[in-house]
Amino acid sequence: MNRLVDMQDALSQATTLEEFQTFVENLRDVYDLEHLVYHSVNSTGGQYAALTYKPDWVERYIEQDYARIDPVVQGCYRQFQPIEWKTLDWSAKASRAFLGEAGEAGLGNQGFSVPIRGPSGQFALVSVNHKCNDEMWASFTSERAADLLLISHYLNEKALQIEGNPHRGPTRSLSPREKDTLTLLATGANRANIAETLKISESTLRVYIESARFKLGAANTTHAVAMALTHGLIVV
Amino acid sequence: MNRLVDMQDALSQATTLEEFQTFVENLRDVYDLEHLVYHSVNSTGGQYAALTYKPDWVERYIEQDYARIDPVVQGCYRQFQPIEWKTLDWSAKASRAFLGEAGEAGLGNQGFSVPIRGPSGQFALVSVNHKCNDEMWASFTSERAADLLLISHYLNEKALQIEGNPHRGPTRSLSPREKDTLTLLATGANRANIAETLKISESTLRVYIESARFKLGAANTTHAVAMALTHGLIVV
DNA sequence: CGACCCCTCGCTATTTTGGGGGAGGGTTAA
DNA sequence: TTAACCCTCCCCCAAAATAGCGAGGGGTCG
Repeated sequence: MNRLVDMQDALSQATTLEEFQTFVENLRDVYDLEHLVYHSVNSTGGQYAALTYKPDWVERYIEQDYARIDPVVQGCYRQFQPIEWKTLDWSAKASRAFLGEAGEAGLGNQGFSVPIRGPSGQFALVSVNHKCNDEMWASFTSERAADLLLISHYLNEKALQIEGNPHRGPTRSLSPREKDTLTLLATGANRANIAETLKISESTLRVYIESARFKLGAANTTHAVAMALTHGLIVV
Repeated sequence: MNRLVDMQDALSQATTLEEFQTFVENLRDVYDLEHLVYHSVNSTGGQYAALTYKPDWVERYIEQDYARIDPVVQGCYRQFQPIEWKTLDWSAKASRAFLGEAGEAGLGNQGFSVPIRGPSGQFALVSVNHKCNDEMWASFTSERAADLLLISHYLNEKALQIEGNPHRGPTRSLSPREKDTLTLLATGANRANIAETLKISESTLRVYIESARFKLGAANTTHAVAMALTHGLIVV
C-alpha cells in the first residue's frame, strides 16, 4: 500500500477550496490523526486555512487572536525545519492557559508542525495532531513523518494553485539548474565542487549562479541563497 | 523472537555514549550486518557518531573530509525517506574513488541510509551496510528494513537524550556580533558594507564571520548563512 | 588565578567570485 | 516564425573572500 502516491493522486483532483478542505479531512482519517491543519498567510496578510478542529475552537482561536500566544505559530515563524510541539517553549503562563483550552477543544497531546515558505513571502503551516503516549508518538512519527512532510508541501502547492496565485511579477521562478545550483551552494559547496557534482563545466555553472542572482535581484551568491531559502524556492 | 522489542529494551538501558556505542555494535551483530552507523549533526554543527567501521577508515574519512563527496551523505541531506545506496549517483569521479576506498576499508556493497530530522535543525543519518548479492539484499531489506527504520529513530531519540545531559557541554550559540554579521550577510551586504554598518574594522568583521563559520561547521559564508537561516539562529 | 570566550585590530599570500563579453543548440508558446 | 527562455561551454581580468598567522583588553566562572 502506498498511501503517499494515493494522496498525491487524490490531491491532484481537487480544484476548489471545498475539495481541498475535504481532502484535508480525508487525509486526517487515512493517516489516523486526531487533527490536521493547513494554514497559509500570504505576503499581503491574506489568510486561508483548511483544518479539522471543531468550529467553536476555531472561532475562539480567531476571536481571541490566539496566534499571538500559540507557541506553535510563534515557534514556526522562526523555523525552517519541521518542529515537534514537545520541544517548544510552553513555560509562559499564556502558553499553559492556551494548552489547557486546546485540550478541552479536543486537541491531542502530541503534534508536530511543518513550516513552509512559498514564493513572495507566502508562509504556511501544516500541523499534525495526535492523542497518544510518547512511545506511540515516536513510532508514529518515524513511520509517517516523511510522508506527511512531503504531503505538506504538496498541500501548499495545491492551495496556492487553487487560490490562483497571480503571475509572479518581480520574482520569476528559478530554472531546475538554478535551483540545483543554489541548493548545493546552500550546503557549502563551491563552484568547482558543484560543477563536478552536476557534471557540468564551471563556466556553465557560473551562468546559473548569475542568472539566479539576476532573477532574485540578489547582490551576491550569499544573498541569492538566503533569498531562495526565505522564499521557499529551495529546501535544504 | 521479537528482536525489535529486545532492542528497545536494551537501548533504554543505555545512559552514556559508551553504552550507546556498544549498543550500536550489538545491533550490528544481532541484525547480522556488516556495519551500522549512527551519525548526528546538531544545529550548531556539533557532531557525534557511533559506528562499527574500522578506526583507520573513520580517521581517513574525517581527515579527508569525505562527507563532502560521500554520495550517501550528500544524497540524504536532500532526502526525507530512507534511501538505497544503489539508487544514489555514483558517477562522479570523486564518488568512484571514494567507493573504492570504502570497499578496501571493509564496507559491503549493499546499504541503505535513514535520514532523520530532529528538533532545531538536528540531523542524523543511520546507515546500514551489508555484503551480499542483490537478491539476498532484497530479501534482507524486505525482512528487516521496517525494524531498522524504527530502531533508527529510537537511536536518534536516545542519542539526543544522552547528549542532552550536561555530559557533552553546552551547545555554543552565536554571539550577538556573529548574529549581526550573518544577518547582514544574508541581506547581500559585503564585508566592507557590513564593517561600515556595524562601525567596526573589516578585520574585526572577518573574525566574526570566521568564528560563526567555525561554530556552525560551515564550509563558507554562504553555507553559514544558509545554516543560520534554516536553524532559526537568524531571521531576515 | 587560569581558562575561556567576546570584542577589537593587523599582516601576507592564495583562492574564489564576479563582471562582461562571446558562442551554439534545444524547447515552448505567442 | 520569431521571441524567450533553457542548457551548455569558452575567454580575460578585476574584485572579493578566505587561509593562516599575529596582537591586546575585557568579562565570567570555577
